[in-house]
Amino acid sequence: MKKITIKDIARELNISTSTVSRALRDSYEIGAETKKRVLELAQQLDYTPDPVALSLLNSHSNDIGVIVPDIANPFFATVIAGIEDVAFAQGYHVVIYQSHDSYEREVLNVKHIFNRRKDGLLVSVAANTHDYSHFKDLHDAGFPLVFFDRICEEIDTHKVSVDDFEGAYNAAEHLIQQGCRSIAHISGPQNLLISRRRLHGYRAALMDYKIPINEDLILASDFDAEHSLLLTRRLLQGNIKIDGICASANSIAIGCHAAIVEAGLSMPQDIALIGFSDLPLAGLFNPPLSTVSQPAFEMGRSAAKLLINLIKKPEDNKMLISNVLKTSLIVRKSSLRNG
Amino acid sequence: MKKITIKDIARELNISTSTVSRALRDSYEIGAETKKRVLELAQQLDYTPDPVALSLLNSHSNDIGVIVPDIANPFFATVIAGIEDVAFAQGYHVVIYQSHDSYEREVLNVKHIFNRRKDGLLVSVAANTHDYSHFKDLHDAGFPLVFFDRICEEIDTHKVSVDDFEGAYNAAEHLIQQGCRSIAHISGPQNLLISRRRLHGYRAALMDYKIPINEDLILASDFDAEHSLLLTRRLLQGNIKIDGICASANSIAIGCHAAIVEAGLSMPQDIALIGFSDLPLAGLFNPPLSTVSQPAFEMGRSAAKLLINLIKKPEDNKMLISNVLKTSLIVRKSSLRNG
DNA sequence: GTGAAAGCGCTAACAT
DNA sequence: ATGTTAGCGCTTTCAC
Repeated sequence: MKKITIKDIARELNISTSTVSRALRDSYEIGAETKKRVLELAQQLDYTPDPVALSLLNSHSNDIGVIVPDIANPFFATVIAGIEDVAFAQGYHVVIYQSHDSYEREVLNVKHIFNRRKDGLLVSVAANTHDYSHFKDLHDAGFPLVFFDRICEEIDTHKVSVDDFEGAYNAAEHLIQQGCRSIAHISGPQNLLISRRRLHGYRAALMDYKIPINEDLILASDFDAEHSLLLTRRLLQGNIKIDGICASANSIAIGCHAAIVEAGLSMPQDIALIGFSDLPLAGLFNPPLSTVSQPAFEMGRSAAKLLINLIKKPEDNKMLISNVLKTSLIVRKSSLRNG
Repeated sequence: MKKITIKDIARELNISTSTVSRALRDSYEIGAETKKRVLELAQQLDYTPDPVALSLLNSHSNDIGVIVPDIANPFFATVIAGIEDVAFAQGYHVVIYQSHDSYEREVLNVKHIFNRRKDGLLVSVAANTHDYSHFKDLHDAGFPLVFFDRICEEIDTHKVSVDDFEGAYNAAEHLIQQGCRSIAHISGPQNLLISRRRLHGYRAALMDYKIPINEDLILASDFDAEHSLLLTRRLLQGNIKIDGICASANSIAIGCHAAIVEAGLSMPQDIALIGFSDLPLAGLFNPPLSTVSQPAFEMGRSAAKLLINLIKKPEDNKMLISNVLKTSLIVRKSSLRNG
């Protein structure tokens, strides 16, 4: 595992490094004989060009960066699998960054990505990010950038998301159809577009079914089961009787689930619950958790395709694409009153 | 977000690049006045040294690589969080690689890490890896290397693991104490040391309690809930009645859990189940799943500390450390017959 | 058809 | 105290 360079090959063959370089790149101006000798020796020595040297030279790395809030979230882990699926096939390596929902970490990550000459960036923004100038700067510098899931509207680039409005609408409608009339919505951080869109979907469904909206039943939680547990606990102890909860994320749904069980209420008879963004293990819960499922793998694939196209043919991307994927309702026992 | 180089600073100040370089590194041989002007301008221009150029020069990158089978596995996601915790504090960036339990991917990952001049590697080996020469080559080349969880015995370097034998022993003992007498062990791939050690722990517990070991109750599953589901289903349909299952991993336990529920058997009355490696959501299962919990975060921290020490002071590492962490039994309803 | 030289951004001998 | 030069590994003019 010693580092072999073109110098080693040149010395061995008594030719110059430029000849070696050209032979390796199969240049037309190199004699067939020389070419053959170089290629054979390179093969034999297991030569691979030094990516760092190439990077310094060309300002690219064949790496694409991905920033997600947290890889432990199964949704993001699956999106990343989708990204890797297409990136790997195209010869790119995916470098994963976690923001842990911190603005400061996100800014550091962006700098790292820029400085290390990553070829492009896929990002789902941190919950604590209110200022998008780090992304704006990148984008203005011509750096290929694609948002997914937690997208940033203010920056004109490709985006991949799901129809959050429709997903949340369907979830609320489903609870209504199960007979719920006092439905709470535990939302995510309101600065995130996905949270606001999901909330709008909930409101729209209630309005369409002529159910009065009670603002006291609309809460904003962090994407954190502990916080959601606290909020739900307080909600259940309050004096408004509720019979259904729409949770705006899986982490939030987990907190709700725990709070309902803890309160000794039965699901779905006393309170029906539905989450957003499927969990691979939700089916094993007690009771199994209904959710609005998102095509996470496909989202990753789509975002990666858009980014790679942006990297390879920037000129083909005058028209910005906003790919909105469909969600699907997965009804399990936590919300199914008559199954 | 334009790239600022020392050249820009040098030109602006009418001095040479080496002076700038020295001033930036606070060299004693630079005049206080010059130093001040350089520092100020650098600050103002938001100069940061180009890491790629530095990398080419020094053969290091301030990145450490981590190879795990799969980031979607909560255990590995938590280990990575622990690694990042110490690496970040020491100024290292953690680059995550997934082997997806494929030997070929692992080899590619190792090459990438070596070629990109990562400063060191933390690895938990792929289930399909039988040949360790890619690690051996790295290690022989003096590349800092630390194994965690799925360690490789044959290579003489630092290792961090848990006491798999004891954990599995305690799990089996617990089932015995709950009255189980016909206990199956669904193991992981047998080429992995952790699988074999856990199996040994199981055997030892049964022997200590004078329970005859039935080899037909010992199965090897992939780390995959689907596979485990299939095996458990077949086991339950067989003609040997069992009343307890020790699963050798959380993915395996999930398959067992599903199979038992599917068969309409009650947990823990008909069959008591205990897994290995805690899942954050195991407490919400129906019934909640008992497990042998591993200190994943601490494992990551320990491995990262060992690696960084190896990177910074190779000479201090004549004595190899094998850090074996303790597991703890988390008893939940899936195995608690009289609570 | 092949070699010499410059340069990507930076640092460290080697001058002065 | 500061400038000049070489070199990390590679590609690409520019020569011949």
